[in-house]
Amino acid sequence: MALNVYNTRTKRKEPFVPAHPKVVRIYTCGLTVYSAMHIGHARTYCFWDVFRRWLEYRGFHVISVINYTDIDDRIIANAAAGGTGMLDHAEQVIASFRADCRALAIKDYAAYTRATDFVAEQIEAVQALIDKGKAYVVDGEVLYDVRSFERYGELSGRTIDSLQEGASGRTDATERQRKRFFADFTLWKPSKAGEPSWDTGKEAWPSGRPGWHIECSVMSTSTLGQHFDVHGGGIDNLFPHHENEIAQAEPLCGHPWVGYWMHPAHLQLLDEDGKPIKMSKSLGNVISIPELREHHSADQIRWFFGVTHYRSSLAFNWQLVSEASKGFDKVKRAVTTLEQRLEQAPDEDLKIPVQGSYASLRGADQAIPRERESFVYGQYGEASARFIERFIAGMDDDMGTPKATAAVFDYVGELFAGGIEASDDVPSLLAAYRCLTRHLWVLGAELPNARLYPELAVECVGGAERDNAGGGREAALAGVIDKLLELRQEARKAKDFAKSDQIRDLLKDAGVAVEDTPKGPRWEVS
RNA sequence: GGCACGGUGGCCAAGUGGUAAGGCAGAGCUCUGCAAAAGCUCUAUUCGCCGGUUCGAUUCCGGCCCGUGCCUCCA
Repeated sequence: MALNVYNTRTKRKEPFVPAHPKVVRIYTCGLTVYSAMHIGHARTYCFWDVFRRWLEYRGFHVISVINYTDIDDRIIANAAAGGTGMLDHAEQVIASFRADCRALAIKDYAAYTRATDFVAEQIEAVQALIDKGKAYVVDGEVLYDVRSFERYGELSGRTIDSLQEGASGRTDATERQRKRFFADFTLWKPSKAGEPSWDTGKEAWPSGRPGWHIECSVMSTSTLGQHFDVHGGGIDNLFPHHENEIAQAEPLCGHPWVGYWMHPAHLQLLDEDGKPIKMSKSLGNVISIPELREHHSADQIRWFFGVTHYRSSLAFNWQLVSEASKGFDKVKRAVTTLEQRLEQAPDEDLKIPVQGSYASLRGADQAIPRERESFVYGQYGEASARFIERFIAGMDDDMGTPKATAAVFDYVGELFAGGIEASDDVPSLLAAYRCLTRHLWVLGAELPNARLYPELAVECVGGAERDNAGGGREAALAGVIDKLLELRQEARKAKDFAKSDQIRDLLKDAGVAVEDTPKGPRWEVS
């Protein structure tokens, strides 16, 4: 078994073989920065993050690039409405995008390219397309001659003849008059008065701004090279954006330009009756990332996304996220339980003896992840081995996160049934803890404790903050809670249940949930 | 009109040519001073409808019905 992914270009699942055996280069179409990202974008970007994490788990080094489209009519319009310039407006949206990504535990990309930083390269590419007879100039505007590209439509599975003019209801009559063919698209166009404009030094098209499609083709090849492994974007980008990108890039870079095209499906907002509704500003139903985070942790949100396969459209309403969150909470309780069982263990016991049992289950070329020997150990070793097998098989099958989450549930059930709540077997507990958190990390749920799993904790987006969070004030509060629980234990011992329940209620009112376990009380902030 | 993708238990959601993962919700039991948590057991003779291929189809093929997306700048 090896990783297989669904390639939109071939409409098949294919073995994933990057151009370089150890390095994967990914370009993702990012945000047009006219307004902040919303849950729909979140679904897409979280998928890319899981994909990247899975590749890293698999031992690849990933170079991922995402772009900001910061030249766009809507940016200009929104900037004007807000009384700022286009670039200032873009700057603000980019800042909120980065904050939102952190809030969702999306790992940093190697590069975030901005269209305005690549204008010179775009001008060069446009000229090259003109020179190759792929583009023509009309009144200072450069248009791509779609009919000159024989493979046009191949990616999205259509033919030029099957396109219906105006079917999207968004065509512009005056633009149509300039085009030789209705599907021709803009590579470069003159700016209107007051809009940002760049000089090209070309006689026929002396100034203006680039079209949308050329931005991505140029940014991707400028950063990742003439050929790279994965090009992705939301399914809405499939046509015309990615089709046009291929039409631009292949005459310049060669065919095939990109190894794998991947397109996550959309998130679909549902109303109270369960009917799909359009998320739009005018309806006032756009859900932002801060709003989402008010109700759910990043881990819960990531889990919710993972339960549905990335190529299926995902229904969203608060009810559905809450149900998924409840499922995740059970998983988290297993992590918390293991953590608490290990809390008292001295540092010298937190080293896992290595044993090669798992390696023997697979061929040497499948020796993944690198830490596997430390996971398959002790009392829960067999359950862990089964879990890892299922998890890998699920993920390898075109990023089957639903299968991976199901494997996690079964594993967690086995750990509880195996008595983790009452166990003092530190090496076994630690191995299970690391096994579980390592795989949850792949799905974007970042739970490792820095003391118990330092190598993984540093991989986490919120790692540094999490480590510091334990100090100072919170530690003091924890001390108070522990003190109250001591009093409660004394009361329980004396069978003064009125008093013990009173303390529990008191803590509950303060947002601290108390549970009694065979090994004493356990609390968590709810 | 064209192209694409879907229709699986109350809800969400995997899946395979050989007899339906997992989660949520629900019921019972165990444990517990109680609660919570956890565990165990139960909950689709059935996978939109109709044909066909097959020893056998939810899974392959054909038709139909329903839904969604796209067909020039929405992740």
